[in-house]
Amino acid sequence: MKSIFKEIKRDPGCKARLGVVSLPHGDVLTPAFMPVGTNGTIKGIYHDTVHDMGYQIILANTYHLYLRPGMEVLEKFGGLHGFCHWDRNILTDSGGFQVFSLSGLRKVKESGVTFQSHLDGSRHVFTPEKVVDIQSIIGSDIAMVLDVCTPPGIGHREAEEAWRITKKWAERSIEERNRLGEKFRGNLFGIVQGNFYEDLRKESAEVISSMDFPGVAIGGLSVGEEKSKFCDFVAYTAEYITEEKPRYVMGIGSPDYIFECVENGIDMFDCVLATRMARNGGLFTDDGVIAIKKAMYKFDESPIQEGCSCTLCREYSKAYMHHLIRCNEMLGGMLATEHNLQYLYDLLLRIRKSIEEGRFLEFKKQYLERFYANRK
RNA sequence: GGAGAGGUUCCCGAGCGGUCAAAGGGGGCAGACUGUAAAUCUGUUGGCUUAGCCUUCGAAGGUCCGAAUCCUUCUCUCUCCA
Repeated sequence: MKSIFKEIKRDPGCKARLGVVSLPHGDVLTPAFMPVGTNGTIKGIYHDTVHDMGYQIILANTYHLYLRPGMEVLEKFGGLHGFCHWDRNILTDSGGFQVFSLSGLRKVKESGVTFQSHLDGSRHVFTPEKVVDIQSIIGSDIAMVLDVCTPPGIGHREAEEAWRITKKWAERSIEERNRLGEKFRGNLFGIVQGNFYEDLRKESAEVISSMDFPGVAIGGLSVGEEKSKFCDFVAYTAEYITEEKPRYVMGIGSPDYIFECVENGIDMFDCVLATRMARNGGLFTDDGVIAIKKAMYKFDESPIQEGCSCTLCREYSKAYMHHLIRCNEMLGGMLATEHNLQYLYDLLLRIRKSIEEGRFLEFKKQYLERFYANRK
């Protein structure tokens, strides 16, 4: 298999590295943050704006698109790119996370997962093969295998069983991809599981690394565990993943978590946090997250983040933003979304620059000191 | 001038003799949000020396063991008729 990843430079102080992931819709410079557009749209912002910021890849979701608009529509439009008019890369999550988060509505067996639609309660079955097929129709540049994500606190036996199924599913996913041959144009990534058990994580990381996947994701983290546990397991798991392939931690996106991942040689991550928080009035700044709803901003004339190039920071005050969010005005959520995505894009630029200059750890320390300074 | 309806905690609004410091909204305050069932959710919202006590349901009196709830007077608002 031809490698899609090229490492460009490594920081001398840690495992942080610069790289390029080459995909059907263009190159992605890493480390990279990927905004989440579950339904084929990143909530509250135009594709053009995301494009112009510089994002080279966004997410969409197999589970959601399969339920709505459905495969017939996507087939008619030749895939999601043609349907939603995003001309860069799309990574689709497999539905593995929905299997986890919709836990009340599903049943996992080795053959596949049966679940009820959160929309109308209708019953559906996802098998690893079917999920590869669906993502092939979606036209994903990166497709994810179906996996079994588990919460912290479960026993070793249960975690082992989830990993056993995940491994089986990974094998079946590869077979299905190979069976599709030329029809499958994306890149199928494997997912490491193993819950919070070192032996399982190690085995999972090694096994998934060695399989015929062009990229490896770390799943099953950021599922409700303590931050220290997250940090431990990112570091531990990354240790056993090949350096030849892009490494992707699924589901993280606050600045502090991003730093942890990058430090451990992670190349990609995605998260709803930036966009969801934005809609709820949470704004990223160098001084931590601002809850713009708070009364203290009522008369504040200053911009959210000095130097930020987003519309909000260029044109409006904290007081105006405070007002918009309080009134539940759509523009509030939109401006906040743009801001948070711009902020993260810029943060990743700064991170890449610091690696380029061989001072990632120094940058991390300095950044986080200020980020945490205003926390109560 | 006549007839009727009504004044409830920041606002709207339920309650119509004890289980009422008083449902439910809204607003306010605080918190959460990390492979999106989220423009969402949670807590809190009279005071105090807080397992209790005090003040509160337009005002003042009264009935009752006990009243936001019943009676009397006053006052204010709204609707209809002249």
